[in-house]
Amino acid sequence: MPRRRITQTDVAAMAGVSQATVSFVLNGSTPSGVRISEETRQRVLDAIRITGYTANPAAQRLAGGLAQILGVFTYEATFPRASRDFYGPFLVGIEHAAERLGVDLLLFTSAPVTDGRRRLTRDGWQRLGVADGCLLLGQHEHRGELQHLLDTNYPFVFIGKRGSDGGRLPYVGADYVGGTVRQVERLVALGHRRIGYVGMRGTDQPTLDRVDGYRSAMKAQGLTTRFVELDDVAATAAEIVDQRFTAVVVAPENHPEELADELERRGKQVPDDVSVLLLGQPHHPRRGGRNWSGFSVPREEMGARALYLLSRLVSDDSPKRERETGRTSALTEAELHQILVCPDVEGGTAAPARTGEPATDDRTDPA
Amino acid sequence: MPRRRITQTDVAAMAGVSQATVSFVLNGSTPSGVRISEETRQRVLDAIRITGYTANPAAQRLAGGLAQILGVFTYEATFPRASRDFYGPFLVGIEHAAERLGVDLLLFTSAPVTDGRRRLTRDGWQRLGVADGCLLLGQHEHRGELQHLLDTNYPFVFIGKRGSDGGRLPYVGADYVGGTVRQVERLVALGHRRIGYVGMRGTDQPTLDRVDGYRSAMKAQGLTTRFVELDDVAATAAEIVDQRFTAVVVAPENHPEELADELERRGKQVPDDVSVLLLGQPHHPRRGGRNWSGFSVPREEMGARALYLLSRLVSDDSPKRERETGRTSALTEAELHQILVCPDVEGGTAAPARTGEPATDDRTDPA
DNA sequence: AACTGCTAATAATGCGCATCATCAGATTGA
DNA sequence: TCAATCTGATGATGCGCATTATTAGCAGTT
Repeated sequence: MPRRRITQTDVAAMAGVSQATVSFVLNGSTPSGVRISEETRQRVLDAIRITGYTANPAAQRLAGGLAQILGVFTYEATFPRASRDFYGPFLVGIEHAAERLGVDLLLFTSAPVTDGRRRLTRDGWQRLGVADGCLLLGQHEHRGELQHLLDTNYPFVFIGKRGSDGGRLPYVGADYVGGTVRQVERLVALGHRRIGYVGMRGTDQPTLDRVDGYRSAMKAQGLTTRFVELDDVAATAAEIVDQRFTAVVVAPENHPEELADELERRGKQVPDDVSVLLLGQPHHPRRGGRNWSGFSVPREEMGARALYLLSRLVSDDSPKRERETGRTSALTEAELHQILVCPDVEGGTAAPARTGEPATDDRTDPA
Repeated sequence: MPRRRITQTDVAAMAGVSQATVSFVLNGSTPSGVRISEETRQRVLDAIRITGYTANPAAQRLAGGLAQILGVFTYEATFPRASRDFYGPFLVGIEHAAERLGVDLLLFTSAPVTDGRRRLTRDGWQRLGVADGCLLLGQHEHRGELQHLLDTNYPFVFIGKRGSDGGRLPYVGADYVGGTVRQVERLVALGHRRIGYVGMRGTDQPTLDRVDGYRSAMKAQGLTTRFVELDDVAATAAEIVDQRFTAVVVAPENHPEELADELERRGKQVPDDVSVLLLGQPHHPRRGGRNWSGFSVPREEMGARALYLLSRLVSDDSPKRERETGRTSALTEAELHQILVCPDVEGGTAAPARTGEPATDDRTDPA
């Protein structure tokens, strides 16, 4: 027979107090000037210890409290494998942080997936309610949903920088701009001048930032920017050869493995003839694949930092906290909008430019 | 300002009915002979569509209903990486199933980890309550906790075969016995006779089953069983050479990569001199590692099947269902205790035995 | 003795939902 | 015509907790 769970009332009975008293003891602070004597407190705590009482998160949540549950919403479908490889590391970081925070994680796998992309509809939306707050992961476009998030004052944190509206959206992003700038600088230091950018156009933040970084770094070096944006690997390789690039920076979603193969098939060795720097980790790591040079996005750390931030937001937003401090949020701009450094990766796909190259023809007029 | 969520009461008001009616419409069946006319039903459904109402899982759960949330409890700490590599595929399968079931997943990351192993204490226990049921993953030893599970009649499913007590515990396991038997048979078919078993002793089910499979297969072939159980890779390699094995079956936690290296360092090529069959996937896949022959554990499928089973258990155990059918569980033995086939893997570490080997000296007396 | 001012606690309420017991009205039976 | 039956719904209750409003007890004042 289903033995009933132990409730605050049980504890209260054992301690000879009322249920409310137990609740007060558990929540430490006393909202409206209620005071509990030290003696009673101890009696209650003992009863809790003896009975092994633990709060029912559902009830806590329903009564407006915190359930110590944080949600994770992934916009992209977690399947197929491809995106899994990409999102996995974030989850690892998130999970790690959750362990340390003593919090459970709710994965919103129930939301309907349309066109390989999960929607946060009104439906899905309400389900978030069980969690105290929520992490948002992946590209996201629906303004309406965002507005709803803000309206309801539900705590959330984006993983990935948010450009537009960024001011109002807490996020933990990666410094794609800086990382890309450094890659260009590395190549220049190796003597390269004809440095191309390989990557599809897109309005997603990482792409914007990479292009931005490439542009400004090239400009700072007085070099001409040249973009290759073909969605066909073979054509891209051909273009690289045609343009006589001695080096390229490549966004990782552009099948770098296949691209390098294609280049070598055309007689250009990587890195001897063409250096290739990757602007992030390869999306589909291949067994026995190349050891790419470039930078890496600290995905695990991003996940962890995001969860820590969310946790802080949650406690700040809780009614209790608001009552105590009188302000809604005590978080600084630097905490709300974090940009993590993308460390350089020393792989085997970067080499000095061939000497004797006609390097000068690529300088823009310094005037 | 936090716009209030839409509740059943809101829907009821719009449809001009009572909250209870809404609840009845939503839950389809009518517990105690309550009937709703088709017309009213439609009116309520329309109101739901218009308002975008979705149930609050916390409230549902508190009121004794189902929240469409299934829990996942991992006994082993999900960190460090090592175990992550191992448990990852299960989670992938689980997530996939969750998507298809339209269910959210609650990861119990809050339970305290002691000695790298998570405990399901009384505390952790109560937290399970938010979920309608729970998946249990990993080695598990605490009888007390198990008993509690059974006592409270909380729906759960183990991932991994349960030997002792298996009769009362629903699980989805892998056929390690059969897989191992087939590996021995493969080796015999390739002409091998001196076939060793490499693996540490242990009381965990996979180990027991592998040993079991090896024993019975060898016996069936009339061959002598020989075990190598050293926790040192070098010593193991030495033993393999000393014993003049022409083939070994190896449990994957025994660092097969290093073992093979060590063998080749001693002049024994894999598979030319020694065939090595892996009894499961390598636990720490190495970049550019060997392409192992052996069998693979269908981890993703196990995860998915386990979640489906749990889902069925949950609906069977629900009060509603019990009322309707009069019996507690309609599940058959075959559904409750699933053993999935471990498909053979054709890798590159198995080869025919060298001809001219003194194969006969290994036959046990057929009398 | 009546009043104020405290401290320490309790009773009562509501969160959103499932469910049981109840009820109003329509239909049927005799 | 009045009870018996059936149909279609509603009111009330409780799940376990947080929180507000209220009260009991007591010391110190006037």
